Amino acid sequence: MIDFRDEVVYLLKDQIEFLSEDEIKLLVEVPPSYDMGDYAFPTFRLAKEQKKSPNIIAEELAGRFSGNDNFEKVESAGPYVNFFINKQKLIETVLNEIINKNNEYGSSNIGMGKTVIVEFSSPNIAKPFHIGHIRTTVIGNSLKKIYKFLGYNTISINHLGDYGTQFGMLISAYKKWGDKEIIESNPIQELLKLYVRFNTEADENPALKDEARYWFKELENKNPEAIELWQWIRDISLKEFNRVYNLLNIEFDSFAGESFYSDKMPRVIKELEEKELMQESNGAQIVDLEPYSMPPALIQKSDGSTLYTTRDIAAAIYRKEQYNFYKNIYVVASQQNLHFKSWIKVVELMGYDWAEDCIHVPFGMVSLEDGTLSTRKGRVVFLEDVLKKAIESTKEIIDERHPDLENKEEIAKQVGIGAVIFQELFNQRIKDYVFNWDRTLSFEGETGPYVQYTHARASSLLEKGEFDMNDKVQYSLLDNEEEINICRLLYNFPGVILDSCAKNEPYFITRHIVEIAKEFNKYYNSTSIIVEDEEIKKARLSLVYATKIVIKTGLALLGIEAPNKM
RNA sequence: GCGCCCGUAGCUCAGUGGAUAGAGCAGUGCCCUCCUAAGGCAUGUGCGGAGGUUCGACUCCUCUCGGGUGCGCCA
Repeated sequence: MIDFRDEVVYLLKDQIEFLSEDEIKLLVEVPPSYDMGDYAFPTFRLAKEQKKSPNIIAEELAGRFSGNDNFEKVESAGPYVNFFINKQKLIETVLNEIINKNNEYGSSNIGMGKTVIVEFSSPNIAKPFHIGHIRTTVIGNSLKKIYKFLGYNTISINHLGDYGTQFGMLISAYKKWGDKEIIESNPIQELLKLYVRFNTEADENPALKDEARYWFKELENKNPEAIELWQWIRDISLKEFNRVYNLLNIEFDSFAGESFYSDKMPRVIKELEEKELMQESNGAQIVDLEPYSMPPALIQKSDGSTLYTTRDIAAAIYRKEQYNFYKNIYVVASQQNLHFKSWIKVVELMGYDWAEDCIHVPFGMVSLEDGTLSTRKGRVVFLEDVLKKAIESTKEIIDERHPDLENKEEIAKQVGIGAVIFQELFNQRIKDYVFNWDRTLSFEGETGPYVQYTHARASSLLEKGEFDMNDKVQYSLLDNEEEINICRLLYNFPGVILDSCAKNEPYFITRHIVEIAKEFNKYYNSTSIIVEDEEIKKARLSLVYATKIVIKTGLALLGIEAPNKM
């Protein structure tokens, strides 16, 4: 596809001797509104070098361009030289490209031969899967899809919290008060009860903690009884989690969690010792990070057991050896910024230059109106409940407005889940937010259902108008403002995906498909698509088709489905 | 005490150092004899504050105020 921006740079570089091509490229920008053109070149830099007024330079510069095939006009406006794309060329270029590439439009092979690991979701076994887990789950899933679309080989890893002293507690608690049948009837709730009870009683009776430590030690020592219980708890928890993953339509390539690395820790400790990075401090083994203005990284507790810093280091080394990753991405809450900074620094100090390829992708906190989420204090909203409620609300709307719709259940699921995911991916990751039912269950305005609805509208038009993508289309019949604006947005879509990937921010895509939907709905309301004139109809439907493809692709990259009817 | 993050309209948020700072929601008023009204149109006196860098700052720097979060044996 023609890169109009590059074309602007080519045109400019022949006329400007004071700046290099790269400098020009950096200066070329997009004007605030379309009536100022599609690209603009500000002349302030030149003005400084040439000691002339920017306005005069812009005027002179603009005068040296006559329109060409790609640009219908080049004008100066104050200190700017504005480039106006040849609209017909744009429309033809972008629609041809989309119709040819179809679902591949926007994809790329820049990632060919490179492996990107995305670690995300990572719930703790035997703990509820609550609203606090949604961000990592949904952002990680989307990032994986984005990388894949750009040609990377992707590995999604669910780094389950399936190890640690907490398991010693669970095993002790189960042995004291547990009942297999009761637990299997409602695993997470019952295991949580045991966990809470154990903690409460341990406050009164410290001996319990020793017992927990004993059982964790036994787990590490591969005591068959401990292993069996651990395996059982892990299995039933995972079964619970999978219900949510199924609702969200999310799959993982690996569930190698913390336990997976338990036997890979000694090697790390040995290596740290050999490289003389470890030192003792108050009985514990640490890596001093004082020179980097960070608190020390705690590698080994005074009782000899390891911590999650050690596990993360072991995991990173394992992943490098196993997958030879190009990027190793961690979608983990921003509270752990320091933790990641710290262990990645240790990996760097170990002499691994790939430390810089380990990337923490942080996100802000979810809280509830009455405070921070706290499972133990009962302040918790289960993710499954949120998803189910969203589906129910959607179902009610369908029953009310489109009672004859086929596959109501399936569509209610796609739209309800879509609404939740979309909202999650609508803003910058880093923003904190307070969970709110009304907002989660609102389906109007800039929401998932709005975009899905637009897609369904487009689908319906294509069906009614009997669009055939093999028809020859006279693109010159598309020339009104809305048609061109839609094409501009469709044209920018591939670039938006690249930005999303570069910043690990799915919301660029979310925002962009909302823009497309808005522009399309405007068009829909102002223009009849299915008209008497066959040629006009075909031309308009081709635009509808391209819009549908891009919306569908965009939603897919977010992990959201696009029903044809709703 | 120190570090990191956030602060834009009543609310929730966009805004690669550039041209008049934009959406959605909420409110009000319109638009279904017409391709899906989960839609469209109209209506908007806001960048926490103070300095600085720059031809130009919501954007970069310093300080300050408000909120969040983190800081050796949890993850």
